[in-house]
Amino acid sequence: MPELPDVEVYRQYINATSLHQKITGIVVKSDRVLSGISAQKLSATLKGFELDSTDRHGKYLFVCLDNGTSVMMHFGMTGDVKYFKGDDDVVYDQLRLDFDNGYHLAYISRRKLGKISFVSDIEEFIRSKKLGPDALSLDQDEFRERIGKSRGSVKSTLMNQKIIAGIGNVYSDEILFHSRLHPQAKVQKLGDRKMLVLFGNMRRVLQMAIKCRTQPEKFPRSYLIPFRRKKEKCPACTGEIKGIKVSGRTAYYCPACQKKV
DNA sequence: CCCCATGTTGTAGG
DNA sequence: TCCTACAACATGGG
Repeated sequence: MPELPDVEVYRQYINATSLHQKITGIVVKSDRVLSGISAQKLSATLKGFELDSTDRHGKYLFVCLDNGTSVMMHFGMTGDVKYFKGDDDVVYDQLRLDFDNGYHLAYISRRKLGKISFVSDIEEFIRSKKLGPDALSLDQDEFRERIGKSRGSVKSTLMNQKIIAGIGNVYSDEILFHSRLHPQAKVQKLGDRKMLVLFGNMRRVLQMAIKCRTQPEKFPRSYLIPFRRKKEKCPACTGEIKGIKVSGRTAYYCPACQKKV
């Protein structure tokens, strides 16, 4: 589930498992996920070096090496990272790093819609993708300033990576649910008050998701995520959850709790 | 077999 | 210029 919270959990996981160990080998199972680099170049650049630190901007993860380059990982619609020992079983791993302690780090992408590339300057990469500020790094004023320019729906605006980076289909639904806003509510109809509520909920939802390590069963009872399906009961009013298309994606919401203004 | 799925990118049209 | 709709990408689940 690779939106901001998922990618942040992957980042913390890599920090806890894979830093400061010599990379002894690289296996690329599918070069479809490689963007602008060859498997040979990737191997040559990583082999013999160590992972030093990690960084994240929105849904993009950067793994920084002790030779100055960073490996950018994006997960598309499906993805995970897994640190494992010896010949343990890992499926859908498209890239695997071998460390000198006998462990491996796998980049997993079942649908191969993810991307891996080299990035020499992270800020430059963010500019080139025209990404907005990370959803957990911008403040209230910047939020209002950026969101306020949109004439579209709140949901599509929150999901627009050029306005704010990190929010996708699932978490935009969750943020709107807590803000009692209909996914098709127009940004221009929000008053100052609703705008602040939205900002607060964006932060709370994303932070809670990271705290729960994005595992649905760990979320508080008041969260929509475990019920994010048609015909489920709304956790707030026990009404029925509805699914509609917004900007090409299915938005799940409670018609009784969430209003257009 | 059909439809759907947590994302991004490019195209087309209003 | 900005917004929406849609297809494509690849793969599996219901």
